[in-house]
Amino acid sequence: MEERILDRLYADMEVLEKENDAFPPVKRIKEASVPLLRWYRRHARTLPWRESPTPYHVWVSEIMLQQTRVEAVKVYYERFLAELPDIQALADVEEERLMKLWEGLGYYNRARNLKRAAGEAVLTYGGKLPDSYEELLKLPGIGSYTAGAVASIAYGLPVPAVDGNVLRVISRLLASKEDIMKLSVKKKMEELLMEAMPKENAGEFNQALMEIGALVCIPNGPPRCEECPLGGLCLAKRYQKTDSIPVKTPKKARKVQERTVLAVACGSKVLIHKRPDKGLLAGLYELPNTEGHLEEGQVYAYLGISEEDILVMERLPEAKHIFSHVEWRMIGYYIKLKEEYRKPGNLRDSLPGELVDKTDAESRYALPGAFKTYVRYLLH
DNA sequence: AACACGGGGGC
DNA sequence: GCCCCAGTGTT
Repeated sequence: MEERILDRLYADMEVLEKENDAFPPVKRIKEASVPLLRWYRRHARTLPWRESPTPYHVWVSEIMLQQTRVEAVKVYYERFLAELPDIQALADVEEERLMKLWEGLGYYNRARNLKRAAGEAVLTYGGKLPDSYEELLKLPGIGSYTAGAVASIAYGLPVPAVDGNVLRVISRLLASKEDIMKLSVKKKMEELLMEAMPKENAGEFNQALMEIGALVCIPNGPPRCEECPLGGLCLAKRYQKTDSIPVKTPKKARKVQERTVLAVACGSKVLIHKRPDKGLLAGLYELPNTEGHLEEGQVYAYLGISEEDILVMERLPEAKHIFSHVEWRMIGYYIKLKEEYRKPGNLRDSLPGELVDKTDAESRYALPGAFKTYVRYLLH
């Protein structure tokens, strides 16, 4: 039984080696680029950042698109560009405003790095993005993928842009069983594509690979091979391995954390707190919250108040929020404080945060979605 | 090489 | 409940 499986495995490998001898990967990709580009010219989606692909537009869109779906990015992109139409505006924007514009997109360091890089562009590159892969790579927030995307799409330079789509599509085209989570495999893929990609249409080629990854050779469900222009060349299709390729090592399990979130109101004000500059949701605002599931008495202690300061206290429903690497299991309390305690030197100094106008809490401060279950009780 | 870093949609 | 997304920076 065991042996038969191994025999089949070895037989597969031999077939693939012969296949690759007769038709090496570089040649296969070059061959594929013709039907790929033809398909792309017919099926490319109309996307906001494709209307006028200046270096700035391509850059902003590529940063937003990191680990984020196209559909989610569209509305953020339009709003961002309307308010920050050029690199100078981005370099000058206030951090608080920038975070508000990014609120809900996640990975907030992307936005901070965007602003930092804009500053460097103003100082070092005359207010423009540098026009070489190597110089782009030096800017904060720009790694090999984004450098390749901006260089090829905005400047027409013949460099690859290898993201999750490209790794999946090329792995299947070549029936490669290499683990695409490995950095070494990504580097190999970049070298391979550097050699195989068309030098005249680099931007289109890179976008076509990603587009076919998003629309045909899709990440979750089964690939739509019947629609694929590369069907005749794809080795994973030929050997019916699209379900096992690409190979990816499983991710580590998330940690689970219990937390208690406090929705504190005082007159027309609500209590919010600025998070530390490093770590999860760095620099954003939050409702005061702490480790563990607290009893009422522990809540008084945490807030630095006593029972007599309170007008109303109610237990709120449980809620869960899943981050990429942590899961919060939350309970909450709604607390309405007596207004007479809101005086200098009194309650205001002991609370973990500051009391701000309800309307400001909504419109001015970036308050991420993790708190939305409890924010509801303060704002409505 | 492993981990931190958000949020949402698809199945 | 699990997977993954037009990844990058830090340790």
